[in-house]
Amino acid sequence: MDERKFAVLRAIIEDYVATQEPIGSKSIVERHRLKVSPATVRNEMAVLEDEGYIVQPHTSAGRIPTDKGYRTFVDRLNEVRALSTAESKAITQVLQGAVDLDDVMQKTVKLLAQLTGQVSVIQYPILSNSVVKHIDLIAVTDSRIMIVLVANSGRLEQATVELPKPLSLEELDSLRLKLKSTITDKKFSDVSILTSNFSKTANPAEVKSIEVIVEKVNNLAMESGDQKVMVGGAGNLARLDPDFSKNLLPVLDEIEENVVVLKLLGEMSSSDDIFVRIGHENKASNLHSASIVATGYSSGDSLSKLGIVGPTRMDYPGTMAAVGAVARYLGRILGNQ
Amino acid sequence: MDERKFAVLRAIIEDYVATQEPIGSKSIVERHRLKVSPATVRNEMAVLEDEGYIVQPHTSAGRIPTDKGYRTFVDRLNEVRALSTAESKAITQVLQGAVDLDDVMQKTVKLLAQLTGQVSVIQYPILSNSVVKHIDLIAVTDSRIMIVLVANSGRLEQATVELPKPLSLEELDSLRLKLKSTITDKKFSDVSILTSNFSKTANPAEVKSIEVIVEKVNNLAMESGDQKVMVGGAGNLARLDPDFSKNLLPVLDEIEENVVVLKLLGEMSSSDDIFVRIGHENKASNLHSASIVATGYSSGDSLSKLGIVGPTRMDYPGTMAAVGAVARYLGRILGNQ
DNA sequence: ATCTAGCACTTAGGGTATTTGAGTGCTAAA
DNA sequence: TTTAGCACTCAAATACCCTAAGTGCTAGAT
Repeated sequence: MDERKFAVLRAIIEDYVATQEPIGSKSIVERHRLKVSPATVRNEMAVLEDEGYIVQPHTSAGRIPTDKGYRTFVDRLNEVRALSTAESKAITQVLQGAVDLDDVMQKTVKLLAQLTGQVSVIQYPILSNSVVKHIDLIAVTDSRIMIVLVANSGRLEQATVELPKPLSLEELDSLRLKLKSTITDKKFSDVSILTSNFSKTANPAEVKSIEVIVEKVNNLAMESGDQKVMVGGAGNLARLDPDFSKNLLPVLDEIEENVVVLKLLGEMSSSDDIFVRIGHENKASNLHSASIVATGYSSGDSLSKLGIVGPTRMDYPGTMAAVGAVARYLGRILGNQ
Repeated sequence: MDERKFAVLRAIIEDYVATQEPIGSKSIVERHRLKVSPATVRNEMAVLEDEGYIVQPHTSAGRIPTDKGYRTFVDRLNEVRALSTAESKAITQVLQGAVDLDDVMQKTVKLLAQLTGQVSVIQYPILSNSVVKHIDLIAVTDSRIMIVLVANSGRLEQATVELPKPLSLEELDSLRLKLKSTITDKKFSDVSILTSNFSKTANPAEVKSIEVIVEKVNNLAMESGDQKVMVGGAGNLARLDPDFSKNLLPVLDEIEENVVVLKLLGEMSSSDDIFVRIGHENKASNLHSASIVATGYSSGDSLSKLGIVGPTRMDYPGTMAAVGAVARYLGRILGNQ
């Protein structure tokens, strides 16, 4: 695409994002100091429309960008805008004050929502690459055991299991010590292999109960790690769009189905680039009028995702900058812990 | 208020909640089989308006209920409607499948939102009346300690503290054992007294560090217990009201400020009645067009709150029934654990 | 060959006038 | 005390016109 045509496309996108109204040829030359006449711009626009970058809502209206238009615009953004110093200051200040992991997550999700004015989503740090720092088995009743796993990242997982047959406290303690010495300082992803032959050496009467516990520990280590997300700034969605209930309501519904969001974040490639999925590029049809901007963040040695969801008509450069910055700072904070 | 006047008020409320439009005298006699003519109803309505139970949006329109109208209506509901068997079945089935506390909370909040079609809010079980089941101190680094507290209700609290001076592992373990024997099976609310003279008997070089840890344990036991809430069904708010952004957006904002919600739930008296606060009865001005229906639920031996927030125009009998039922079932589930 | 000025054409949205109908309050009779 | 009847009110729907923004195309200018 030639230089001038792209300038026109960019102008349309920028103005449309700002005003939320179709953009005409005249206003473009005025507001962007192009050195050509409206008529010339009109010609360019006709071509851009032919090629599917923009559309007219009706014959006598200006143009608005299509998903394809946004896509090429985003692809041409070679460098991400830097945040203002005020913004970066805000980020560090807010995140600095957090005490535990829940708190960090909550503050981050709120921050991201405020910074971008969109709905923000953050995935809890995944465990599989983390290292087991501590394990505990606590008898709640004599046949009900609570399992606690702590990761080096500070994350904590718990679950309770019902035993088929009660275990004596001694037996439980011996199992705890055995588990502890086996998996402490090992990766979560290796837990399952390390504990595979646990039940063989046990007292036959207690094999069943031990198996139940070990299986649950494995589950905790494998699955539940990346199952948790936090959402913030849902109100923003309504603020963005006057006739919100028609356009963006499905988006909110979709977000409340955490599962879908998780799948979505998971699909985004795992490098630390910033990923943008625009409108119909999303598989879930509820999200056809929404865009997602997400990236990975590292916590110690594991990598998780965070990002925002909003209408396709959004300030991509600004949003991408904010998402990137928050991910970076969050990584720094979590790394320190 | 005489019987027939109340019947008119009820008719107006029921119809208005259903249709969302001002209710006229004619439609009342039609839909509610009153044995009087529209003219008579009109007279009653004039009186009801004089007394502030209903208003006219404009001269030639029907009437809509005021906060006062809803209030007397609710006060006269002597018995709470029972849930359909399908509904109660749904409740048990959903809650049955939950594994840990987070899961229970999440499922409950979602359930309540679906059942009532409103935004639901649930407070985590408060700790102060619970009993300490387990305590652990885990060295993340040599000067960073993670504290884990487990309650008999299955709830788990964590925090990390930075020590002014590293503790040896032996010292840490001795502190752990001492703490454990002191507070296990004691109430959370008593922890602070029980640990008050801990630092006195310690090795002077380590007093500071021990004090830091003990203080944090006290904090965990006292404060953070009732600080956590979960919100669900935010999308419902938008579905309820076509011009949502004007009326209910402040409500969403208010809800995202968890603190406010907590205060609100806290204000509601602590018995297990169902409390209703209508429109201007709420202190927060953002909630002047919203109502809150809440009640307490018991988890083991502690009492917390749950409820919903929605527009004043809501189905109070149905909502109150749902809130009450969910609270009851939730108590049962948590009690079993 | 490309750009631009001019112009006829299209159309959503804003304004105004008119109509409609649901609902009221009042009066007088049952 | 209730009800039927009736004149009155006013929001909302409908119809209509007009404006303004924007377009595409053509013919001339660069």
